[in-house]
Amino acid sequence: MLSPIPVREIGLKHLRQACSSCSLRELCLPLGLSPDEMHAVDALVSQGKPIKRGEALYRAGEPFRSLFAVRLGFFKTSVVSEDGREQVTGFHMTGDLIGMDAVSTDFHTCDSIALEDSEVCELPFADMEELARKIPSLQHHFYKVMSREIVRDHGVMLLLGNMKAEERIAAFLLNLSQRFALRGYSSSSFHLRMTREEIGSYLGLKLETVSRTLSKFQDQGFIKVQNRLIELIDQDALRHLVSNCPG
Amino acid sequence: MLSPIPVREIGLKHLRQACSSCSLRELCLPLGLSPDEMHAVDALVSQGKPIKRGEALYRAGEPFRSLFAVRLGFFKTSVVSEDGREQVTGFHMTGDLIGMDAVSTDFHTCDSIALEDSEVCELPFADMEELARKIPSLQHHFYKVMSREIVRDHGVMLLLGNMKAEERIAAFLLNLSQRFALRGYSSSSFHLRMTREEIGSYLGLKLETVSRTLSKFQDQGFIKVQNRLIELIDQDALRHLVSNCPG
DNA sequence: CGAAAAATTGACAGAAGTCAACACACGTGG
DNA sequence: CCACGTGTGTTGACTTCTGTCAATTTTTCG
Repeated sequence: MLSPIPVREIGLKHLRQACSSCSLRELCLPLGLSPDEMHAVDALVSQGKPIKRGEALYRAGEPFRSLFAVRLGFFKTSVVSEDGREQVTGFHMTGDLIGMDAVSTDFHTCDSIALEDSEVCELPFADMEELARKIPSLQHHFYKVMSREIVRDHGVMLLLGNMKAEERIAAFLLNLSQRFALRGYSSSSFHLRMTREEIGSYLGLKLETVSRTLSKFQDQGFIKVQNRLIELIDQDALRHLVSNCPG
Repeated sequence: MLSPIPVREIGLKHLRQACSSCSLRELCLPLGLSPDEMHAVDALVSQGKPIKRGEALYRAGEPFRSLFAVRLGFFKTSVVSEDGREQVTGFHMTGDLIGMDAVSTDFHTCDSIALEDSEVCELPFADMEELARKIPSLQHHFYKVMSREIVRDHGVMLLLGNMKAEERIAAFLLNLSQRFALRGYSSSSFHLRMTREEIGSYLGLKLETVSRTLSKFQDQGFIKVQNRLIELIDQDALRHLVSNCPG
């Protein structure tokens, strides 16, 4: 089947080994850093900055200084065209690294908004770059993380370019499910942090279509919807939807 | 107006100063490298490998060793889902750097096909990474190039998620025009290297829709179409189309 | 508790996809 | 060099999906 929107997370397989307060620890653990190197990384990283629900972590046009690792919470990132159309480019949860688009111009190119009360670690990029020169695996890791973001975006392009509404929604739910599972949460029952409109913006659909499709899935017995609480009843049915588009 | 699909090119503003045989020169010139550093970079780079029209530079699943700089010609990159749907993720011309998606997994994640007889320079990534550790500006440059790819992809997501057929085609034509102009070619008259189907795949449209829309633009006097030869008659009209979507 | 935001649902309209027929162009080989 | 065949492009008629508009309900939060 079509892998539903590649996962972009950072330490990924290692997230569950989370040991310290900062998600940077997860970022570095799998790198096999020495204690000294770990300290060097830690020293650069702020220890958790709270962002309230609805607040912006950064906005398009602001000067870029740092990447951010989501330590806790949930974010959306979105670009807005000059004529005012918004496109949600991603949803980000614990362990995700965001802001990499800004490296290209030294200005942020999208808005990053907390969808629930959250906490982030700040990674001053210039410092990280310098440190990366001394720690090859760190340098490589950053290349990988950015590359993973590119791969993920290609997955979204595939979704937007080729799938119809039902397939998009199914892929979206499966992707969320998978990402929650990676973090040790239930993969079959979770809370959507975003509105139907934000889902629609991400998937290239109108909010009514999102709502209708969720209702339809519920009628078919694939899922149970209670406002933002989603329960996946028949994941295989969803998977079948995604992989089976009579192209 | 909505910037029509961000440009991803490399040295870009500097392409016209092209001085040597290899597009890597352009890549490095703007970095202010010393002659020694330039030599170090040049030493890593193969001096031009020809790829015939229709041939693959690499294919999804192949192990990753190198990035490629297009020295001459035209490529498309595309991902294919497991159920066989193809999504063209980009068109690449002289000076573009491709293959960055592969860094994430050490395997290529997309196919790269030459749409005309082409020539590429090969950049062994491990070597470049090592050199980047010694030349900070080179390291930073690679981060920038990858970031630019992310920004470009976000632009495509905006296009796929928010625009209708006419807007997509208009944005596409303007983007091509701009990229040809950057390379010193005519911005008002150019040859499409790709089929209607490939354009459609990139823009999330069917080939019939592409064809129809081009015909319509011609009827309206915006462009002149002669098979793959495109002449932009009224760029402002196209720009107006892109920026003016009654959202 | 009440106002504002979010979600659901229905009826209808419009854009793009599908299917099909045909025209054209290119390049391959006679 | 021309002829032919395949791949590419155009156009029309029709269908389908999603968007639009609107009314109503539900939820959230001050």
